[in-house]
Parts: sequence; C-alpha cells; structure tokens
Amino acid sequence: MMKDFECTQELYAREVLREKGLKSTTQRLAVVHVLHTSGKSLSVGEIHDGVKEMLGAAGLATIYRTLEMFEDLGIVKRLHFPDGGHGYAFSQGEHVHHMVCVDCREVFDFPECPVESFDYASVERQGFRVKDHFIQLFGQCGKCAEAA
Amino acid sequence: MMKDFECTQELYAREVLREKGLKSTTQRLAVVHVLHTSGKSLSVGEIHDGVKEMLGAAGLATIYRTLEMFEDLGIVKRLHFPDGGHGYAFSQGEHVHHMVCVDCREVFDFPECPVESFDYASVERQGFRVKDHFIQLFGQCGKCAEAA
DNA sequence: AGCTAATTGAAAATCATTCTCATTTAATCA
DNA sequence: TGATTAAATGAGAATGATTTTCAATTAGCT
Repeated sequence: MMKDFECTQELYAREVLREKGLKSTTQRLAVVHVLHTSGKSLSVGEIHDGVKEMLGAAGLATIYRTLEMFEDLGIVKRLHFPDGGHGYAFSQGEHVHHMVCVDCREVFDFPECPVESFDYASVERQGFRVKDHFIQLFGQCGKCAEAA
Repeated sequence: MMKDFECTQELYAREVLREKGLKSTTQRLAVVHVLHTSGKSLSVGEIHDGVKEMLGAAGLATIYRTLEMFEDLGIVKRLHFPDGGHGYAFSQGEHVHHMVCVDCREVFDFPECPVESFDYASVERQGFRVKDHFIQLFGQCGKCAEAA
C-alpha cells in the first residue's frame, strides 16, 4: 500500500517498522494517520472510529495490538488523565513531554525536559537510581480558555 | 470503631473525612492502614486482599468506591506503570511527587517539584495556561539494585 | 439507646482488553 | 509480475476490570 498523500509521519512509522522487520500494513498506517492528523490525544475507541472511517472496516483487536506495539516502538505515547481515563498521542521517539488541554485534549509538545536538568541528589541519597520519568502537564489551550 | 493502634495516617484520613461530612468507616480506615503500612504502590486487588485480611471480609465495590473518593480527597495518589497497569499509594495531600521502584514497587517521596521552578514560557507563548502536572520517576531502589 | 442518612456487600450489568484461530496480506525472491 | 510464507488481521468468544443496583447495615448524631 503506497499512497501519494503519505506524509512524513507515515514515512517515519514505515521506516521504524521496516527496521524491526515488521509489516507496514494499511491498518497500522491508518492509525498513524488518524493520530497525527488529529493532533489530539485520542481514546482507543476514537482511534478505532477514525480508522474505520478511513478503511471502511477495522478490527478493534488490531487497534489494541497496534497501539501496544507503537508504544514500544516510540511511535505513540500513552497519556493519562485526571479522570482516570487514558489516551494515545502521536510521537516520534524523541524525548518530549506533552501538555494536554483538559477541555479539547489537544496535545502540545514540551521539548525542554524539566527533569533532565533536575538534581536527583535527594533521591539518590536514599539509594535510588532514577531510570525514567513520566511527565504530563495539564491546562487549557488558548481556544478553550477563550470559549470558556 | 476506634482502635488503640491507630496511627497518624489514619487520624489524618479520619480528619479529612470528618471535614467533608463523610463517615470514617472500618473499611475506609482499613484501606488507609493497608496502603500506608505497605509503603508501596498497590493494585486494587492487593488492597482488597489486604483489607480482607484485616477485616475478614470486604466488598470489592467498596474498595473501588473508597479509592476513587480518597483520590479526590488527596489521601491516595494513583500511579501509572510503564506496563500499562496502575496502582495506588498513600499520600497526605501535600504536593509531592513519587518515585517508584519498578521491581518492588516501593514508593519514595520526591518533595522538591522539578516543574514548580520551571519556566513555562515556551508553552505559554503558545497560549496555554498550565494548571496541573503529573510527574512520576521510575528506577530501582537500593535493595533491588543489589539483588539484581 | 434510637434515629437517619450514608455506606456497604453481593450479584448483575457494563465496559475494556485479550485471546483464538481461520483467513488475508505484505514482503521477498525467483 | 506471480508464488511463497511468515506476519498480521478480523470476528467473536473469553476474560478481566469497573460500575451499578438495591436491600441490609452502620457511623455519627441526639
């Protein structure tokens, strides 16, 4: 499957998949397309709907399988919301954090990492070795702030 | 229900509940006890087991209801793990972040907030208003690092 | 001790996620 | 290109997690 309207994000996913010997299926590329063009954090159901709209039909199990795999590959990031729900946003493997509008769930990158420059002395004094971190900022985007 | 071995954490929970006009039931205090004494992040099932051990029996629905309520009240924090699972840790409402050992799930506080002192200029330039944040550090505690 | 609204427990209902397996498809190579 | 083959998909069943319902119980008042 090679479409003329393929964007850099799809080419990126295609490349990551190829490197790992995984197939660039229609469904997988559709997931990338839906996530990337939305620019938002989407739930599994929303992604499924988007893919169905593109392809006519798509199995829900495939969406789950794809998202799990994409998360491992760094193609998507799983985000958590204060209400207990979670969603997925497109990502290109770089170390960025996300800031999500709690109203429209639009996702904005936050390239400077507040933790990178942070002094871990206090936890390391307790014997810890910090290996990874998860950061997410919540707030309101300009549009939603105006609308409110 | 008033036990002689009640600790400050239970007294704290009792106080928060009283302020909101909520009842300090045996089950709720047992959840506090289980979480606080474990010092770890526990799954809903583990909390349920712990409470059953203390009380002989306890409904799972009550555990869910209690945890949801406690999260709103700031008595517990919900933590997310890289494997997609989540757990709950005792908290006393203060603004602390947590660092979790990925092996034993022990939870350590991280009082200095790396984001508090952070310069939000880059996102605010995009029209955002940052209202909240979620930070979690992952790593290995001293004990688990030795054992490995 | 008695009253009352809040809370609980058990089971059913709902919702989310994973699994199974027969069928299809992307990538490779002749 | 067409054949081959391992990987991937889809449909639905199975599982697991969470929520709801409602009758019975209990904490926090007088």
